[in-house]
Amino acid sequence: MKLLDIGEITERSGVKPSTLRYYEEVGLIQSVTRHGLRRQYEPQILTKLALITLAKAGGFSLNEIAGMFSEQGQLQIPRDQIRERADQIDEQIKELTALRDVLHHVADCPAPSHLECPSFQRMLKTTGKRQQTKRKPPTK
Amino acid sequence: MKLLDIGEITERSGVKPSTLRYYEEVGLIQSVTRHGLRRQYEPQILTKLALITLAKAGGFSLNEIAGMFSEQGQLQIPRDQIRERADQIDEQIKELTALRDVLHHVADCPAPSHLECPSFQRMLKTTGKRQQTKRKPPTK
DNA sequence: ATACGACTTCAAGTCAACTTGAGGTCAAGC
DNA sequence: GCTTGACCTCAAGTTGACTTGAAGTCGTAT
Repeated sequence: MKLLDIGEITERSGVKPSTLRYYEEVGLIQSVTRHGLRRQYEPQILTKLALITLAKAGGFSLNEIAGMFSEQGQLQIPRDQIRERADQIDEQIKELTALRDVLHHVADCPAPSHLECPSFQRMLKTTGKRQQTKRKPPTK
Repeated sequence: MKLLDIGEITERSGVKPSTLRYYEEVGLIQSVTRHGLRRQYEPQILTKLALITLAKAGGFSLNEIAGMFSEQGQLQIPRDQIRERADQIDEQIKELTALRDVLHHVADCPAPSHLECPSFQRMLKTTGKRQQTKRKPPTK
């Protein structure tokens, strides 16, 4: 199994060297050896990075993501946790959908004051006063 | 139109006083007057806060959110921008869906090594090397 | 043998979005 | 008229996720 050096990983994954080093520092990934000073990685790190990227885009923190992998680097989540995370994601999808609907409403409804339009109000009702939850920043 | 003081806003919206003051500082909201020192708000700020909460949950930054409101505090986005934002949201929904599918796969596929399972790989392919995009953190 | 370029370390800096803390003010109730 | 409690200001601190910069090290090509 050929090893890839950090430059190659960056090129193929779009994740910068500084970020890779940071991820290693916080224990999210690891390099298997060095060529001189250069970190060398197993090719499967690319899959892992794709997963990390995906999860970040989904609003998970690096800590949460780290919790999704076993010591051996495999994805390893107890079933109930998977269920829980899937539910979190569904919840987030609902919120995004609501937001999109609001935007569409704004685009279509010619009322001068959306903030008072009843159907607009109705859309927001579901958003209620969900209290403080803490999630993570996606990547642009 | 009765005014609400900050305590009431906090109670009804779930947004802390310190956060409200911060939002005001950055120009996202404004209080209309004071009762003594106490900020007083128009009731419609509640709708605005609901929108803000929603948009934050959708991964928008406060700056982006601020850009969605006109000077007068109404939602006011040019149509093409709405379209753009709606597309952004759809994109994010796709990513979240992919993530959820990956989780479900992990829950169901008994293969010892997901990272090598071909259907797993396939799911990640779509995630490709989308380069650096910058989005925002939801609330837990 | 030397130069080059791509990496290396380590500490410090940055950014968004808040929160915290110290010390102060004010209206309402007793 | 005094206390109380909920607010106020302002500066500084916090957290997560990185990035930047200075100074150094290698392998490879010439």
